[in-house]
Amino acid sequence: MYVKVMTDEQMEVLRKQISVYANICEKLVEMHKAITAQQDLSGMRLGSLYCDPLMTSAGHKITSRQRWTPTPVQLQILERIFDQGTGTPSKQKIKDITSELTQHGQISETNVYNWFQNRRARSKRKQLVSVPNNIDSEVETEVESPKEKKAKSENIHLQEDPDPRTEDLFFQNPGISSELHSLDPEPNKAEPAF
Amino acid sequence: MYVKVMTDEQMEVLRKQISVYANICEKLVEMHKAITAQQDLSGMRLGSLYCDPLMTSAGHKITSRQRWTPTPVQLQILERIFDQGTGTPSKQKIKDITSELTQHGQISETNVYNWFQNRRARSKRKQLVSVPNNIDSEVETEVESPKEKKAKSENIHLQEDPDPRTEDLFFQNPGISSELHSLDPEPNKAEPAF
DNA sequence: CCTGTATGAATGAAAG
DNA sequence: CTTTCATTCATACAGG
Repeated sequence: MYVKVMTDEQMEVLRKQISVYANICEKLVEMHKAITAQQDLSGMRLGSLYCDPLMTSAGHKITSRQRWTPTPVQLQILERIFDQGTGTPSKQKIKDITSELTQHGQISETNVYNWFQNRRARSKRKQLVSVPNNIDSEVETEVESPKEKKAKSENIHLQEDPDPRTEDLFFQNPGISSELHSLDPEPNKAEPAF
Repeated sequence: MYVKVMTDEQMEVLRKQISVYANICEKLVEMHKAITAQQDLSGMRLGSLYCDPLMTSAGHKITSRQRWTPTPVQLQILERIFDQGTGTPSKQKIKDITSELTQHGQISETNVYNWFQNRRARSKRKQLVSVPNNIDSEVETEVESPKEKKAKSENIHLQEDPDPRTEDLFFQNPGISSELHSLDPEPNKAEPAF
C-alpha cells in the first residue's frame, strides 16, 4: 500500500490547524447565536453545518491535549538540576537531560528547554514580589522592576487595534500553512475527487 | 528518527476535515457580515479570542499591550516574504516591507527586523534532532543539510495517560455534514522539500 | 458546573 | 546570528 510519511511535527501542525478552525467555528457560532437571538433569521440557516466534526460526543475536543506534563520523577530531577545553579543548561546539556528524563516518561528537548525558561522567569518574578520594599500604593498596571532597566515607553510600538474588521483578515491564511506544503508530494491534485 | 505513516485515505480524511472547517468558517463569516453589517462588535476578536476591551479598572489607562503583535494580514505577508527564501532582508528591503505592512496596521521597521530574526532563528531550531542512536555526543556542531530534511521527533508527549480516548479519534469521523466541495486547504507554497 | 490558579508553550524584544 | 528574557495565551486541575 502506498503511504505517506509525516513527522510528528507535521502531525502537530495539522492538529493545530484543525484546532484553529474548530476554535473559529465555535466562536462564530456563538456570535451568531447571540446576534440572531434577537433577529429573524429563519432564512439564514446554515443547514446542518452546525457542529463540530471533531468533537466527541463527550464534548471533548479532539484537538486539545497537547500539553506536556512532567511526571513526579521528571519534575524532581528537573528541580534538582535547577537548584544546582547551573543556570542555563544550553544545548548539549539539554540533550543530556532530555535523554535522561526520557527514561521516566515522554519528554522532548523543547519541553526541557521551556521548563527551564519558565522556571527561571517565574522564580525571578517571585523574588520581585517578595520584595515589598518598594511600594506602589497605587494601582499600577505594571510593576516597575527596580533592578531591571525597563526600557519601557521608549520605542515600543503599541497597537490598540480598534479595528473591527478582523473577521476578514483571519481567513486569508491558515497561518501555519507555511509548514504544510511538504505534506503533499503527490502530484495529484490537492483534492482528488476520487 | 520517528515518523508516522499515513495512508492516502488518512491524508484525505485530514484534508477533508480541514476543508470542512474552512468552508464552515467562510460561510459563518459571510453570514455574520450580512447580519452585523451595522452592529457593534468591536472587542470581539476572533484571533486570540479575547473580548477584552482592556478597560480594567476605573478607566485606568490601558498600559497593556506594549508589545507589537502582527495582524493576520501582516503575518501572512511576512510569511510569504520569508518563504521566498530571500533571507535577511536588507535595510532597504525592511523599509519597503514596513511601509507595505503599515497599511495593515501599526508596525515599525524594528518590528519587521525582529520578526525576521526570530523567524529564522526559530525555524532553525526546529530541526533539532534527538537521535538516541547518535552517540558520539561530542560537540554537536551538526549543522543539518542546507535544506530542511529534518526529522525531529518533537511532538506531543503523553505520558502514562490513563485517558487515551481522544488520541484515536483523530482520524475517524470522515463524515460531517454534507456540503463540502473541495476547498483547497493550502493551494500554494511550492517549496521544494528537497 | 463554573471560576480561579499553576504552568506549559508561543513569541516579540533585546542582549551577547 | 544566537541565546536569553519578559509577557502573554491557553489549558489542566483544584476549589466553591
